[in-house]
Amino acid sequence: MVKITFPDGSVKEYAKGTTAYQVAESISPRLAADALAASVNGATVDMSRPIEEDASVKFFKWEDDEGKHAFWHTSSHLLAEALEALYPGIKFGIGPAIENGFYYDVDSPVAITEADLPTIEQKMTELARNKEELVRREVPKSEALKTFTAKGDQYKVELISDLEDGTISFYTNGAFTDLCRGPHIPNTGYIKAIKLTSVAGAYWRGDEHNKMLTRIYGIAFPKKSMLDEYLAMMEEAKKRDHRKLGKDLELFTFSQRVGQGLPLWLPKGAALRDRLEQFLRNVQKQYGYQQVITPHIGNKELYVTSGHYAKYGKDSFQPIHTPIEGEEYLLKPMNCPHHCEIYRSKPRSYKELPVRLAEFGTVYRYEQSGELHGLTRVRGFTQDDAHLFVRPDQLLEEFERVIDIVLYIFRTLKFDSYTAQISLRDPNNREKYIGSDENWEKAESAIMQAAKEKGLNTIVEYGEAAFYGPKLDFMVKDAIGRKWQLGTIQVDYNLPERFDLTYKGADDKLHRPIMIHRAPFGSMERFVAVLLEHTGGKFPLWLSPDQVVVLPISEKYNDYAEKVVKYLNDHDVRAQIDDRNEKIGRKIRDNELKRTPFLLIVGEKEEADGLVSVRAQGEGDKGQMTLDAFRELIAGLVKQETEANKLNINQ
RNA sequence: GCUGUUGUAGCUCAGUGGUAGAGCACUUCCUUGGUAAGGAAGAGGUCACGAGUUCAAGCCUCGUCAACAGCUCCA
Repeated sequence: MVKITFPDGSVKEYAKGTTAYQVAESISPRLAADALAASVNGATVDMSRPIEEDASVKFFKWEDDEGKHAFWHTSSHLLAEALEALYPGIKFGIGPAIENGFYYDVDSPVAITEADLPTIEQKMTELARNKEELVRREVPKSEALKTFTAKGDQYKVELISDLEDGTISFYTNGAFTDLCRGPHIPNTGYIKAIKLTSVAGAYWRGDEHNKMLTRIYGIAFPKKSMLDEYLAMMEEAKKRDHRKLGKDLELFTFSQRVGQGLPLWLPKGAALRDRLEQFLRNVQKQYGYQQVITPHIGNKELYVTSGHYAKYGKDSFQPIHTPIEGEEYLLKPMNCPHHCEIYRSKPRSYKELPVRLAEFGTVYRYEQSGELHGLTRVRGFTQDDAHLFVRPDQLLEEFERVIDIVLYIFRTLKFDSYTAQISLRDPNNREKYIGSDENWEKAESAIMQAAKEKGLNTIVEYGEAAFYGPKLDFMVKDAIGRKWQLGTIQVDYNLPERFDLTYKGADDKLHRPIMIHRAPFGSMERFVAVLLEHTGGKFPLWLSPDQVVVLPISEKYNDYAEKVVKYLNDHDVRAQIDDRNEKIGRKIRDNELKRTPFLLIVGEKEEADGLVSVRAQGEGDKGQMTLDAFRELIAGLVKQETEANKLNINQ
């Protein structure tokens, strides 16, 4: 007998070798039907796995990540089975479950395109109806190699060769057998709704020097209604895409004639961006930052000194040649070297540190064409950059103050679902980085400590550091779940050395400052993109390009409407008139669609009594009030949105 | 950069080899209205660009550019 402990602490005895499924069945048939995988002593296993020793057992259903994972993993095997049936001679790479669904990488003798997906889906559905069991089998490595060598699947052979010696597990569903660790759901009959979503290229083992395989993405559900719900959700997400909203709301555009990845900010977008810049400028002023301005180009030697040229020279924009032999300039790909030179412009004393130099600095980077994406990845963008030059004893506090700024911004804009990621060196590939081990270790521990003291919930990623130092990044997801880095804070011991930056200490000797690079928004472009997707274009009042649009009932009331607009503009409210020759219903509709926060309707009644009829975006008619009362309402809301801070960030 | 898909009016899109279409937006006129689309008329296109096939190309072929999805990259 074995003793099995359940999550609620209860313990039951079963015969040795009882499967997880049988255990679930003994509790309730319902649980046995719903359980997709089990956890036995912490390891996630198939429901068919016999339990051979005392164990704590937990069951995973669809609602659990582990359950979904097993479900989609099995779905990918089902996909493979269908593909093998439809495309004889097809070879398989890897086929894992992912955050939303699954994929399989294949090397097909004939090209597979999106047009083929419905046929494959159909085949999968047929196979799923057979309720094929996922049968696990363990074989020695040598036998596994033999099997796949005979089949001629070099990708699987390569994968097996890289595994440690010992036994290897296979799973078979129907006619398809795959190398796989598992776990899987009991049989393919659980899979009731399948949608293959896209087909794309993916390099074998993620290496661009390898062959490109065809990756087929899909998603599957245990109920048809869940698939419909998912597809509807994806449709909704597309409506929040910042590229669509940017066009609809006339915020920004691109021109092929200007060039790829070079955004053009339209008046409303520029106004929005300007307000965000003003907001941050005010916050930074409170935190002791000084604004500086530097040119858009820099002598190539500047980047040779900084080390950027050696690292990124070929990816930077082509040099700008001058009439003087050998003199070259580059469009600046970052602001730090310029700021280092500002620091160097005079001798510094320990008393004046930290020196905090801030600039909305526009930089240019030659990103690969396939990487460009709306405003989130562009070739010319403006960083809300600052470089802090600090004494070693100030590093921790200053770093924490930067975290405060980032969190203040996120709070103000209601970004509550960010991830704080600590990016450290890749321990296996240290030659990618510059600077001494000692300095790296100091920088890395400073970041860890600051994040801990600020109570950030962090994840650590190795190999994601910048080449000159570790960083703390704030990541936010976009409408369709892609992750983007927004705020970034980086500790740098290297540039101060390369630029020979010093300050005079109390001991009358020269010391080396430490640099902190930081950009709370990341870049204005990416931040506006993510803000758009988070708000669906419904910006908080203090950011809205037009806070109020005044709608006269007919042309007879245009004069009164103009007066209202002027009054509001004179009182720091951004208002406009919509005096088109249209009926009021039409004006309301159009302005609601533009996400205008407040609409004021004025006609005979309002003009006679000096009132306005108020409509709040998405909330409909709020009744009449005096102009003064409305102005105070706006001021109150703006104050509330910005946490009633001392800054007047509305204007 | 790589693989695949796409490119027709300002926007969203239809158009399978025979003289370029719709809705919205735009212009003019009518209408002067009370809380999410009033009516009529008009203007607007080198069908991304360049070659080729054909009596004939928006449509077929090749190349270039750009966009989209994914991969790779991201100071």
